Amino acid sequence: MARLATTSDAFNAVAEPQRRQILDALIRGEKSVTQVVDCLQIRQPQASKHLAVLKKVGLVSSRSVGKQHMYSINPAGLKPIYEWVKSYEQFWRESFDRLDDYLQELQSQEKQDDDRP
Amino acid sequence: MARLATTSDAFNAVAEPQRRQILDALIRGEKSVTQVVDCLQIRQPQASKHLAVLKKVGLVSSRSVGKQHMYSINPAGLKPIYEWVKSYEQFWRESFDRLDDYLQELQSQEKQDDDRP
DNA sequence: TTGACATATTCTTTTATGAGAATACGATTG
DNA sequence: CAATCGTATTCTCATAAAAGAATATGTCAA
Repeated sequence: MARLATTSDAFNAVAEPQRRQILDALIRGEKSVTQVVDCLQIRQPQASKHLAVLKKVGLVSSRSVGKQHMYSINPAGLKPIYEWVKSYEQFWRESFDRLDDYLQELQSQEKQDDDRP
Repeated sequence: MARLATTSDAFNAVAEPQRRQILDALIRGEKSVTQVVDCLQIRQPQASKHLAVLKKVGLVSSRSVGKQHMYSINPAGLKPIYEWVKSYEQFWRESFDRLDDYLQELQSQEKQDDDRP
């Protein structure tokens, strides 16, 4: 088996930086393909392709307005990623707390050194 | 250019389900390669490879204990993903709120229909 | 209908994945 | 040192990504 398809889930779709940028752009409101192209400074076919991937995994939806295709974000599609990564939050917070403890200990240590004659 | 390497960042490393499972296993404490193999029911070389990817992006670290290599998770490596996806949380919450409003509206509408003679 | 604009699709090229199998490396034990 | 256990590396195979270029599709306007 090769790598999972980019269209297999939100995790894979969002691994591509440009697709994250597209979502970042769409969060401010729906955009046509051309507007996305202008926003990200990419070529039109790539924009269409990226949007197709995002659509396939349910991260965006589109409607037609004349010759334009307006894409809008579907933020709920990111929930699975959020839920997964969120469960790790407490652990890096703990690490930071330990780091804080360490740094404070270090500081009081230095203070003691300073106080030494 | 092809797809970004799995080792290019946490987003890409974590797009592979088995690598997420490995992290899920390591969150309970450090594990040897063999323990990961037993945990996930995968073959040893694949475990080593996946762990190598996770290590390259800083999501795990390892120490040698005799012939064993103990891998431990580095949860902070997931922060970039968390930070990115977290900024969307409010939007799907808003969507749900709107959905709630819609459903309530629908319900009172049906109630009115029921009440109609 | 024709022309012009917006978007989608197709094809090619380069590159890399992940599984499996075989094997190499490294450390411990006898 | 040899045997062994735990792990890493190498190779092959099948699959597919992303960019670019060219082209097709679709919709409005004159």
